[in-house]
Parts: sequence; structure tokens; C-alpha cells
Amino acid sequence: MKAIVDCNSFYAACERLFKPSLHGKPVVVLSNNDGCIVSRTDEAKALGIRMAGPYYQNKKEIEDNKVAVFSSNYHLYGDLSRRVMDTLRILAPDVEVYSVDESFLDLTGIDPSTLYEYSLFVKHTTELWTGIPVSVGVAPTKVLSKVANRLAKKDKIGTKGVMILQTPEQQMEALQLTPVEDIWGVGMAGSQKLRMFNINTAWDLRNMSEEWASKNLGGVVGVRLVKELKGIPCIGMKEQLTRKKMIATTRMFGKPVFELRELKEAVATYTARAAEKLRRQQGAARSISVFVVSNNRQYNHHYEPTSRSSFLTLPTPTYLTNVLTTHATALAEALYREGSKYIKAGVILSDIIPCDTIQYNLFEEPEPAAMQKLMHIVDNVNFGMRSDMLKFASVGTKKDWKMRQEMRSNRFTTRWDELCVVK
DNA sequence: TCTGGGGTCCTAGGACCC
DNA sequence: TCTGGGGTCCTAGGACCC
Repeated sequence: MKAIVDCNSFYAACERLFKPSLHGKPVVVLSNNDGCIVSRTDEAKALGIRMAGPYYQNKKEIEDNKVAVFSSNYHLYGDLSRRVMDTLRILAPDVEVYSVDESFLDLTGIDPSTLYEYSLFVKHTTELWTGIPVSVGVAPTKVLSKVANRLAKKDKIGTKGVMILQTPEQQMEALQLTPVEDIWGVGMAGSQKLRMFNINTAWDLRNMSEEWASKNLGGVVGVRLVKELKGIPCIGMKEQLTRKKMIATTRMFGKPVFELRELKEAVATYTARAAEKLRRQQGAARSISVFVVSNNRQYNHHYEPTSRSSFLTLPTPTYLTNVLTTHATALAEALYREGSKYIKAGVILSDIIPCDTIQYNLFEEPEPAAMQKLMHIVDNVNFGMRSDMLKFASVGTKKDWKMRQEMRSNRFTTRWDELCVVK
């Protein structure tokens, strides 16, 4: 059996943890640039505030109902996420961290007759140790455990935040209560297609044949999904990916950028950030790609952003910020068109290999040890003190384009000068 | 005026090989 | 008049996830 442990309204729960007066009150957290609503407490959901809805469209609803609003505070969420996952690793034999607020647990070896008590124990211990409420779904497959978790969260069948789908009867009931668009792995496109075939619930889909799924639901992906719904495990526990295959740093600008200088500064800043992530996983990248998004709004005020990108394969893989920045800014310069209004840019590093296996070019000197050492020092200082204490000049100092984060709470658990103050 | 960021996996199709 | 079959590798793009 597998379990999925999912934090309830994670970001909003983190904010509440340090502001107990918000308990029982509606709270929402916004995406970067204060653009969309990405986390809502039950009270906020009850007001009809939609997930991923633009903030400005919900502003009236939010103000009328005195909803507490926060910009996203990734230092805080990242640290609390680590605490939750550390707790789960103590409680369960095998843990796969799936996202910032979810983990799969492999429950092989746990006595099936004690699954409910065990899950309840996991839930209560996690909540006691971290202060973050969680829901637990347990079933023979990952897809079914997600179905269970969703119902546990909704508390539809009186579950107390834990739901076990063990018997065929339990599975049938749960699947009948799950609309197709709420199945893990079925998105917008898939659910519309399924509805056209008059497949409306997870139970309907479960009863389709594998041949049908292969033909109509994206080949192997569809087959796997139907099998998982039937209780046949096809998606195993994943090895924890310590080395990402791709590292991206992309952001909307706080306000539009028109000048090349500013665009290059932004791209240099994102490159430095991406390179930092690259070094953290002891990687080196061979490919770098840069994209810029402009919105010239030419056609009757229609919102039509256009994206242009450019790609480069480096002669030798590298993790040096200065080398990557040189290439990235050159790519940005080539993409730039005078008079365009830029709203977003991004840098993507790919073709990542472990840095101790870099194959140097025969005609080229390997990186001097001094550069390696410099990178190491820069990373250490920035990690230990403030995130941008040491930086390359190319990133600029003014940063007019920097994103908006007007309602960010303190980084209570990762900054000495932002600790919670008890009067 | 205003709609996030960072990933993974899969498929189709083209180039190329013997 | 007539022109195979089976593979691999790469890339772009789509779909999906949280």
C-alpha cells in the first residue's frame, strides 16, 4: 500500500502558524509579483475565491470579507516543508518527496489491519511537531491514494483527514465520488475529451479497457492511468532525484522593461540564480537558453504576449556564473528589439552533468582552481548571510524591474533579524 | 493597469544508419 | 516497369503537476 501525505492549504497554513489570530479566518497567498492566488484556507474557498485566479479580479471580494493577504515567502515555506518531510522520514520506512507540500510513503510491511491507526498517528505526529495540518490518503496505487487524499481533505464521508481505500467496495465508492477532472494526471485537455465520451467520474474511467485508453488517452500514459485506477500499481516510488535535468529561473517583471540595459541586468540576475542552483547540486551545464516575453499590445487592447527564445550549446560544460552570464546576456542582446515592451524573461540551463565528470576540450585549459574557489566562497557567503551579499556587477544595482512582493511576512525561521517577537 | 514559477514525461517526426 | 525494413537519436512541443 502507498500513502500520500498532503499539507492542507500549505502556504496559507505557514502564514497562520506565525499569526495565530488568523485561525478560523480566511487567508490567501499570492504568487510571485502578487499576480495570482495560489493558496487559500477553507474559509477563503468558502467565499468563492478561485484557485489560480488573478488577485486584482478578486480584490473586492477579498477586501469586503477582510481576507488576510500575503505575498509568497519561499524562505518560510521551504523551511517548514523541510520540517514536515523530516518528520515523515522518521515515521515511515520509505518517503518520496513529491512536491513542497506532498510526500508519498511506501507502506509495504505495515500490517494492513492497522493502516488506519498508523495513518492517524502519522497525521497527528506531523501536526504536533510542525504545526502544519495534513491529510492522508492510503490505497494500493499512487493514483488511488490521491483519490483517497482528496476525499479525506473534503471530509465527505466523515474521514477525519485520513482515508484508506482497501476493499473493492471502498474503492468503488471513492471513484464514484471523484469527477474525472480531479484525477491525478487528467488535466484540462484530458477531462474535456473524457466528458465528450460521456466518461464523467473516475469510476467510469476505471471501467474502460486498456485498449481504449491506449488509443484515446495518450498511449502508455492512458493505460497506466486506467490500471492504477483499477488498483494495479504502475507508478513506483521514485528515487529521489538529487540532480535535476534542467534548471530554470524565469520571472515576470514588476514593471515593463524597455531598455536593453535593464533586460540584460535581469537576465544576468536570473543566470546567477540558476548557476547557484546548479552548483548546489554539483552540476555543470552544457546548454543555456534564454527567452524574453514582450507584450506590445497592438491589437485592440488584446493581451497577446509573444515569446522569443535563443539557445546555445557551450563548448565545455560549466558552472561558473561569469561564463554563463556572458553567454546569457549575449543571447538576450540578440533577442532584444528596440521599442518592445518586455514583461518577462527567463534562463534555462540544461544538458546537466555532474561537475566532476566534465570532459574538457583538448585545446582548452580547464577552469582555474581559483575560479572554483571563488564560486564556493560567493555561495557560502550568500547562503549564510543575505542572499545577495556578493554579486557580479552585471546584475546591476537598481533593479527597477524587480518583482512586486508588497505583502510578504517575515522569514521567521531563516533570518535572525526577522524572528517572531513575543511581547 | 493587473493573470506565477519550476519542473517531468511523453510523442511525433525528421535525420541518419546499415 | 520497378525503389525495404528496422533501428537509434535528437528536438520541439504538448500535457500535466503543484
